[in-house]
This record gives sequence, C-alpha cells and structure tokens, in this order.
Amino acid sequence: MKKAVPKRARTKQKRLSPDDRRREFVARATEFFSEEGFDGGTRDLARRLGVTQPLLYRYFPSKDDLIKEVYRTVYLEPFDAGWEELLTDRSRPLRERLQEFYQAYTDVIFSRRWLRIYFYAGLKGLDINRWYIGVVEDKILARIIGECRYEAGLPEQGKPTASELEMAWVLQSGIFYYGVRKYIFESPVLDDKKQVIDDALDVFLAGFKQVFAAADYPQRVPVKAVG
Amino acid sequence: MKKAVPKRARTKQKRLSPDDRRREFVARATEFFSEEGFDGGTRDLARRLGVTQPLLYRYFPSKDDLIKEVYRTVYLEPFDAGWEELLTDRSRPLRERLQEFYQAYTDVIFSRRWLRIYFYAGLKGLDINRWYIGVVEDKILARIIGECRYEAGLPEQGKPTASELEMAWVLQSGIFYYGVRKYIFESPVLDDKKQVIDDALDVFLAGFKQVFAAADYPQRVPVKAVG
DNA sequence: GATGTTGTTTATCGCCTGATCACCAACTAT
DNA sequence: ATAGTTGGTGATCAGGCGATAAACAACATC
Repeated sequence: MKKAVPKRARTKQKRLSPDDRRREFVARATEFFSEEGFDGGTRDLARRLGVTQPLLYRYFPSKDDLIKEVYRTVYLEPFDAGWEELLTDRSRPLRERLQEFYQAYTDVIFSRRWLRIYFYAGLKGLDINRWYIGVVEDKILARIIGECRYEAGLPEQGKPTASELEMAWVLQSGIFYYGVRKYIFESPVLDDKKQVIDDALDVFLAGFKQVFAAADYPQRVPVKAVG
Repeated sequence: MKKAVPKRARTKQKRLSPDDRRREFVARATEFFSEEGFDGGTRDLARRLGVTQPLLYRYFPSKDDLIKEVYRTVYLEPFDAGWEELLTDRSRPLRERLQEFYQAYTDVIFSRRWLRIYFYAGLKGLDINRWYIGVVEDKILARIIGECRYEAGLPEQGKPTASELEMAWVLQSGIFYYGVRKYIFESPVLDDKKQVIDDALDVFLAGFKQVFAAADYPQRVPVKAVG
C-alpha cells in the first residue's frame, strides 16, 4: 500500500561503525530481555531499538544467536582478575579483604539486569550457568577457604573439601540472595548493603573459626561430589 | 476430514469426580509449567495430560486462571503450621529445633518442581513472591531471631531489627541456595543435605552468639526498611 | 429404551511470532 | 555523474498461539 517514503528527520543520528552498532544492539537487547525474558518478541525489541524488525536479521542470523551474544556479555563482564589477588593478599587482615571483595563483586552483579538474565538463563538449563558456578567455586570460594584455613592455623592441603566449599557457599549465597530479594523480587530489604555484608562476614568468620577449631579433619568428605 | 471416530481402547481409565479430575489437571500442569515455564503452550500441556487442548477450557476459563491455581497449590502447600511451634519450643535445644525445622522445610521446597515455579513466578514480578517472602520473615526468621536472642540472654524486645532479619536471611538463603544449585542449575553439590544444614547452623549459631555479645544494641537500625 | 447432562473431540478463527525477500536509501570510490 | 557497497524498510510467509463453536460420546435417571 504505502510507498517507501524517505523517513527523513532522524538522520541527525550519525552513523556508528558496524561493530559499534552491533555492540549497541546487543547492549540494549540485554536490557530488553532482562525485562521481558527471552520469550520477548523481536518486534518489541526492534521498536525499543528504534528500528524495524527485519533489520535485526541483518546483524544476527537468528534470535538465538543474538541471545547467545547477550549471555556472553553478561557472564564475561563481571570477572575482575584482580579479585583473586585481593583475596589472597596476606599483608592485609582477612576480614578487610573479604569486605572489599564482596563490596566490589556485588557492585557488579547486584542489578536488575544482571540478576534477571542470570536466572532466565539458569531456568533454560544452559551450561553457561554451571560454568559460572564452577568459576565462582574455583576463583572465589576455594580462595576464601584457603585463607580461612590459614587464619585458623590449619594445614593448607591443596583443595578444599566438599563440605568446606558448601560452607563457603552458604556465605556466598547468603549475600547473593540479598540482591535477589532486592532486585528480582523487589521485596523490602535493609537498604544498607555494607552492613549486610559486614554482618554476614562477622557471623561467618566467627562461626567458621569455631567450627574448624573443633573439626575432626581427616574424616571430612573429599572434594568429589555428585549432581 | 476425519470423522469423529470413537477413540475406544483407553476407556479402561475409570472416571474421576469432576473436582478430582480438575485437581489432577492442576497437579500435572504444575509439573508441565515447572519444566517449560509459563510460556509453555496449552497444546503441549494437553498432550501431556492425554487429552485435547480445548478440553482445558472446559475446566479453566483461561490459561491465566489455570496458572493462578498452579501458584496457589505451590505456594500454599509447603507451610506447616507446626513449624512455628517447633521453632519456639524451648524445652529442646535450639540447635536441635533448627536442625529439625530446616530438614523438614527443605524436604518440602527442595524439588525441581517447586523451585522452578518459584523463580518463574518471581521473574514475572508477581505479588505472590513478595507475600511469600513476608511470610518467611514473620513465621520463620523472626522466630529464629527471637530464640537466638533468648539463647544469648538478650532482652526479647518485640520485633527483630532489620539488620537482625538480614542476618537470619543470610542463613536462610545460604541453605535455600543449596537447593537452587542442585535442582535448578543442576550443578554438582555435596550430596549430603543434612551435613550442609548442620554446618550452616553451626557456623551461624557460633557466629551469631559472638556478634551479638559484642553488639551495641540500642543503636541498631529499627525494623522499617525500604524497597 | 428414551431423555437430559456432562465429558470430550474436530474444526476453525484471529492474532502474533521468527524469518525471508525484494526493494529503496545513503554513503564511498572511481 | 556513476557504479558499488552497505544500512534500512515494507510486505509477506508459514507456523504456532489462546480461544471458541458445534458436534459427538458416555454416562445417569426415569
């Protein structure tokens, strides 16, 4: 019906390089999918981007490919290589290191965008979540356990036991879920992240020390676990 | 094309009462939606039930109404009135009560079905999750705090402070997320729920006691919090 | 055994979805 | 100016969706 009439009037917007434009699409698609879930329509997405729907297919072969790129940016973005060093820097008190780490880490992942994408992906059963959990165990929790052992004067046998890891997970999840309650469920929470983290660390460090002082070490379950 | 030919051969299945049949539909729909998410199609659902799709609309006015019933069964199912009494029964050691409670509670909610529905609903932003979180705070966490205070010889002023609640949340979430890792992400975990709970409780109780012994009570933030 | 009621199916409607194609518009190089 | 390449659009397709209507099957009652 309508003829293709030049849509002059928004040519003000200067052209970006192809790569930049693509990146912009991915970034805004991330925002979009974090709200609508991955079942959000390509038409709605295109409208949000201010373009028409078929154009998406010039930049991404399929919706699924676009989604994969969204995952990549979300999951790779957060990890700061400096964190491992921070956690293991024994010239500083452990509590201080943990405080600083969890402040920084939660600054990155405590956002509606990140947390929602994380759970949407998780519910889809994608490997990427399992991979991420593995990274958290290796790069964060294992180090924390190592430092706690050191602090408690215990032998630093190579890898942490499975039950030690689970204890570190309780700390990690306890803090993590504060963000979930706040940004996903939008439930009322104590609006002082720092205090929540500090209290969690106080409880954990005091409790961990005491539990491990009494621990019957050699008998603990070795690290291999089952799904 | 095809004429309505009698589909004899499975009339063995005796007729249930309308209410029972309805309940059966809801139960199996719960299972279905927990796997596929609430965007799962009514045709697939009907196939799973062994009936045709329009039949669903004889039992439920719309897909949304069916989903609402799914929520209701999932969210109301778990709460056992006895738990409040269990938690506050001071004739037994606190640690023992907490152990028993968390064993029982996680027996109910640690299932792929329950956890997935919980997060699908949460991501949709439904009030029901906020309501559930409120119930957990009132019926569980507030009691736990009260008992911990008692145990520590502290005054049992009516309601817990917001920061005390957050500490209890760290324990609750720490245990909860063990189930999330296992049943949603299907990540390898220590396959001994009892030990995970026991360790979490040991760390919490020891840590809590110590933190509260040193607490500057009157200065703590009062209970009202912000979203 | 005819009658009314309830359970179930076939066929279909209108809408929305991801994807494709042919075409136009804009910038670049010659 | 002209040809070529890239950015973007309108129209459209096949398939899936939730929902509805009309007909048929099975049972209960008299």
